[in-house]
Amino acid sequence: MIPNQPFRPAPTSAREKLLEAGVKLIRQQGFAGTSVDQLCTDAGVTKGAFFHHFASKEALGVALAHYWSSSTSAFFASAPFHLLPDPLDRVLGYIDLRIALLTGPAESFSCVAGTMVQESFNTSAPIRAACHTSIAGNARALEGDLAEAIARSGAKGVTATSLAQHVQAVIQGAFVLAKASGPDTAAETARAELHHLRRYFELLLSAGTKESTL
Amino acid sequence: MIPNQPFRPAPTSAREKLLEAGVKLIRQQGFAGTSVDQLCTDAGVTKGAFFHHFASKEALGVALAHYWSSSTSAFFASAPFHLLPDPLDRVLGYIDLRIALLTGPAESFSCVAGTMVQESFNTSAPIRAACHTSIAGNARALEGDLAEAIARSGAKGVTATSLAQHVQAVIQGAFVLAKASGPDTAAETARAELHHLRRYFELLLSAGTKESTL
DNA sequence: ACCAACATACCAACCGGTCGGTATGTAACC
DNA sequence: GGTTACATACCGACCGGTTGGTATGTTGGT
Repeated sequence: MIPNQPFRPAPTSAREKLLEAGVKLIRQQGFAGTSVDQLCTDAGVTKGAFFHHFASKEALGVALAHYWSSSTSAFFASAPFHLLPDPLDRVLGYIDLRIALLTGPAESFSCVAGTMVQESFNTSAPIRAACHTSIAGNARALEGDLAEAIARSGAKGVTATSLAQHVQAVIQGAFVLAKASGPDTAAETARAELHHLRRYFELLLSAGTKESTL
Repeated sequence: MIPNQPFRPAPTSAREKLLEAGVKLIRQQGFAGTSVDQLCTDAGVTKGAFFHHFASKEALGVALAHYWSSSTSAFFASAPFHLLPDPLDRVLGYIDLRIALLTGPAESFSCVAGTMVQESFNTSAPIRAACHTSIAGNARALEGDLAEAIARSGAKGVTATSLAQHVQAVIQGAFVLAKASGPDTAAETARAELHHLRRYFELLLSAGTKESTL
């Protein structure tokens, strides 16, 4: 979902180092596939430090979802597309920014919350809830612009909430297909999906479109 | 992706029992979260039988992706929407069938290949490749109808291959959001995403639409 | 003196995988 | 048709290593 370097400062405390290690390793191997020892080694801390800051591995998962949520929402909140006057342009600006972030192998742009919830939704209610909050939060940030764009276009039969959720669904689906397609084609595979999403919004929300669907 | 009961006969050999256990358990807990012992217990066979039929846990993962692929493609190939005269109706018929399958908790309709590839894309090249084949196969089955529908509508700027892939992306993304939303709202969450996909295709491929995007 | 922030050492349970063995064919040779 | 030779399908005890988690320090700031 977000590249590591540009906007997350190097972590200093053991807790932050463990969360950063979690982002990296869980993106690569998933939650169940990553051990506490591995997290500690990668973070350069000991097991004592881990269980000082987190009551369990599950607790790290929950904290990681929140950490991820904060990082991503802060990043997108500060993006310049919010200054565009037209609400549809702001929505498309968000999508274009997401497209621009899609480079390199899948583990460098995929979503920690989406990865975790895939494996853990049925085995850990706290992790599932935290990941849901993270993804729903990303969606909520788009609702305002989408509501404006819907009103301006006169599109019928769609709600801002549902459209915002669809953005997240396409993004998550793009990550799955990107992972499946292999490291060399991951980014372009994902980009193609977001271009379809963009086209959907242009067709649906361009000013003057009065008609809609059943 | 597919309900278990209606069209998969009760397995008889140990190998089939293990594959069926794999479908069930990996949907619920993911690949790394499911142990060989668990698979054996659920299948009602011993560990000796497991390693007689599969060289490793990874080998079961690969076999499972192929097994899943065969089951699903046979199911969709036999669906009645193929008889519709209009290609766009056949595409929408496929989506409607997918929507109809979305009931109950996420583990009853989600995709084994999508779940596996999320965790394993970076740790097991054979599993990644097998899952890619499975998902890409589902997409390829749609390409013919989509190509016809594109030609008939005159839509510009899209290819059948890319649109077929987008269908799979939205489906996979719908599964992720369904899992995140919790067992009570999983199905309706997923259905909303497929309705957006349907609307996109109606806007893009309805006969008489000459214009396209950007 | 106290307490948060770590480090070290350790544990029982579980992990994927191995191994020697058994029961049941089945095909070929004489 | 009887014996040998080999294949398939499966069993379950066992192995070394890893797992998440704990118990007990040690250290440095206030």
